[in-house]
Amino acid sequence: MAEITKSYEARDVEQKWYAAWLQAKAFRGTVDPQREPYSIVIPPPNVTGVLTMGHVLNNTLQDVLIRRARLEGRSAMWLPGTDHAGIATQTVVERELRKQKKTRHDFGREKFVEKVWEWRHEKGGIILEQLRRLGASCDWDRTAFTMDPAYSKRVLHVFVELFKRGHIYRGKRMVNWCPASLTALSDEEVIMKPVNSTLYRVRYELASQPGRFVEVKTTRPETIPGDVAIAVHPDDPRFADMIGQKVRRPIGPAADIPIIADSAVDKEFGSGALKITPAHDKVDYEIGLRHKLPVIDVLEANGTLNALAGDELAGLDRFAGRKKAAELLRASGALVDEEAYSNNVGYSERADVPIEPRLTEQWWLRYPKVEEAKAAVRDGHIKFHPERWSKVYLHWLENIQDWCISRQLWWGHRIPVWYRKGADRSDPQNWHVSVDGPADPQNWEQENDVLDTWASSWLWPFATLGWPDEGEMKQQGFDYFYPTSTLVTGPDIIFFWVARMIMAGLEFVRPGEPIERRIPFRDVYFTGIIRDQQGRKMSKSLGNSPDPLDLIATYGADGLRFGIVSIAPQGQDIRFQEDRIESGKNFCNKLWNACRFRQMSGEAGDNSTLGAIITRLDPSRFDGDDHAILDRLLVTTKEVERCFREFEFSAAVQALYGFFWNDFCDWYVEVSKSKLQAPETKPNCLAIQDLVLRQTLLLLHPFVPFITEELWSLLGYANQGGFIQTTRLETAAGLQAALEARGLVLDRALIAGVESLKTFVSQARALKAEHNLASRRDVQFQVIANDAAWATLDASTAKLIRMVGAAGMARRDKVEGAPAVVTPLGTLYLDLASTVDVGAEKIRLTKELEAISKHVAATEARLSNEAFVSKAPPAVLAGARKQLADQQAKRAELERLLKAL
RNA sequence: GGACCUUUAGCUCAGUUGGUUAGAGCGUUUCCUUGACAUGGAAGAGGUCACUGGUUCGAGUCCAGUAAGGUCCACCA
Repeated sequence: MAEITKSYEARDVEQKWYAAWLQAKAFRGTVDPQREPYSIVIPPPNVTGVLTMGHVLNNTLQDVLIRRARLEGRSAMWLPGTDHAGIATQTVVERELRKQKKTRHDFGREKFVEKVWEWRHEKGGIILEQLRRLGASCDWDRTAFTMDPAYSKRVLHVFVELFKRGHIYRGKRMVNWCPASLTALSDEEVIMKPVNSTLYRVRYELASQPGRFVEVKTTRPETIPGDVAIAVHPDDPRFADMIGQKVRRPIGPAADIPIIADSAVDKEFGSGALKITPAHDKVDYEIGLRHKLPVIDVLEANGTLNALAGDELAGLDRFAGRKKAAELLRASGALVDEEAYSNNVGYSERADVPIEPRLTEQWWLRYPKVEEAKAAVRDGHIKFHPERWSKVYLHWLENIQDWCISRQLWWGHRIPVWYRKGADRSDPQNWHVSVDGPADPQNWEQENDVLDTWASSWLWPFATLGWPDEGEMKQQGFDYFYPTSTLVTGPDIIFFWVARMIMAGLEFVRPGEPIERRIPFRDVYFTGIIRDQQGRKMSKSLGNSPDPLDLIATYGADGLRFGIVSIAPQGQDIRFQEDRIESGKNFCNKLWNACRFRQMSGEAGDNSTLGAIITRLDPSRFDGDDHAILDRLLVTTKEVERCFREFEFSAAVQALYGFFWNDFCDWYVEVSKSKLQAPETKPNCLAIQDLVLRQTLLLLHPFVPFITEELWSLLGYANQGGFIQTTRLETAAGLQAALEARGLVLDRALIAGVESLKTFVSQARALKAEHNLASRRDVQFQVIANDAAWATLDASTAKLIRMVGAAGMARRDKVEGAPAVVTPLGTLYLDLASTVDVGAEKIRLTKELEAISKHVAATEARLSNEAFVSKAPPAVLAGARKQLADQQAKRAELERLLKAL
């Protein structure tokens, strides 16, 4: 067996094992009726994406769940893939074309889409490679892509089905238009931002009463040429006599427009009068409909003003047009006033430009299964972690609006609707809707629009498993793996993706069957958002995100994984600190070296199975430390089990960290050093170490897969070359039963004794340090102890002397003039050859006496409170009494010591 | 306007159903290159648990309110 080197070198180990895992097809998710299934579908990253810290967290957690499921003996399947990301990808390719001074229109639709495919084959999906570096144990043979021919067909199938079921319609309505990407967007793709703008006060002259004006306030004077009315509230006395009259449009083509009354106008806001521009505002559009007003669209798709805006404005960009319009108003005297103003403006999430409300023909979806989607979460068929996100989810579903699913892009799933050539497109009689298209294509023209990207990814949990093709479903194990077990994602896509997947699953999967068979997943774990030190969201544009690959190079994939999980408590945003990643690396090194110590301590016994190790235990040689470490091992195993049940990953990591570093390395390994000296205790001690290390490696493996696989092999746990990940992890209950079968019942009293010994050692070390003897190993200790305490101490003298760093420890009836400390196992004296600094010693003891006296007083006060004594539970009461007795004894001893000085 | 979250050590955070002297990591101070590990060991310093009130024998923990910071939804020109 290879020797364990002095420090852990992650790079080679990671490459070696990842290749070995792939080679062995260790990540393959197979249908196995003998085992419980466990499945996760990856939230497909954009095909243009590169690994961010958010991906690191998200995918580490998925890998943790998947690997843990494997260890628990389930058949685990993690399905990877990417999303074609319509706008994002098209933009990337267009940007490349622009470098060659070309646009997509120079190529035409077909050629351009070919270009995107070329890009995707060359540069797309880098992120999947990067996930391998992180150790992700995806079933790569199942890698899916939302534009794969098979997947695309499923997307179109869903469109056709929803159309047939009456959920999809075409209509001319106000949409959020992105003048940069030249496409409609869904409401979810618009983000509101506060903007510093100008509020212009503009007066409109009454046509019939020159010299009389109506004033309105607007932030968008460039749309005045599109005004078709002025609206006031019907009950507003200021305007009562004006309703029905006409005013002159102050700029743009000359026209007289009516003053109308509509209760949508807020009397309190601005001047109380509202200019109505139906083409460029949602509320105005609705008012326009009610009053049968014409629509004058003064903007081109790209946001420049058109001829309808009048000669002076035509051709200008909307922002330049705004300035120009203000100038024109000022020149004509129509601009009464302008003031600085802060208002909220909708921005395109992707292109980061203000969106325009725009009247266009689009395809809309009336969401299916809305009520059932609510019930699925409300009734607990799907559980959200943390639970509070279910409120956000339900609130959105309560107020759900139809989904604009068409996009004016070329990269995406082209909507499977054909229009009869030359016929009226608004008449559904002239439509052909099918996956494969009409039989006589020469007579038809296909719809130009493609589907919103989310209108393909909402099918992810079942379309990736072969749905609806029965043969494919069988091959992919649909019946076995659906519903998937857990979804790990960010709360920022709860509407975009999570809610929609639930509705899609309920609508399409296993119709007629109970809800729990149709939902796409049972648990949803929402990660926090990773922020930088200043609390800002990490983003590419801010450049405040470290490159995960650099972190892997510096700290190892395991270090990064361990670190990121440890700082990600459930449901809270995460403030990223690189030093936590460093401590992840340090932990790996600690693990490595503890195993190295084990290897150097003696020949490996039979480590091939848990049973073999347990057989090597010798109950007759067990002392308190042995009982205590196994107890802590069981407690930790149990705690990790709880953490997985409750999705508390950082708590699991912390429990393992504390157990391994403090309980095992700092205490057990140290006491082992004397046990290993003695031939009669050595074999049992080694067996215990083997047992603890084995279980610890298994518990840690989901978090730090590479190093644990390496150590598993180096310490001889790999039975016939098997991987750690194909080993069955024993539960706390199972492990305890196995120990008991070997005659090992953990002894509570002995375990409690170890706690006293730990305190004793700590106090003894402190005593040495107080007297500047921390590094001396030749000091002598004396102790005054009762028989019981001395028995505990005497049984462990060799260990204690080693732990404390002393030459010896003797029992005495009386000691004088030496510095002392009161421990749970008696009063410990430091035997100083030189004279003691009595003054310093007095100060130290006095300080301690003061502290203990305070506690005594507090405990006495509690116990003298009649209400406490009569109402507190007996256990609490007894605890308080015991505490008081201990405190009083300690105080008395301190007083005695002080007196002696 | 509506909803939610956060506030505990210098920093980042734990703190399960209320119950001993409120914890961890990092940082910091002192000592230690002793045969697993200096990516380490030992000992220490550091907290009126944001504030006010209430419930209770007992509150960091439960309730009400206040303040500050953050997130989401809606949005009035």
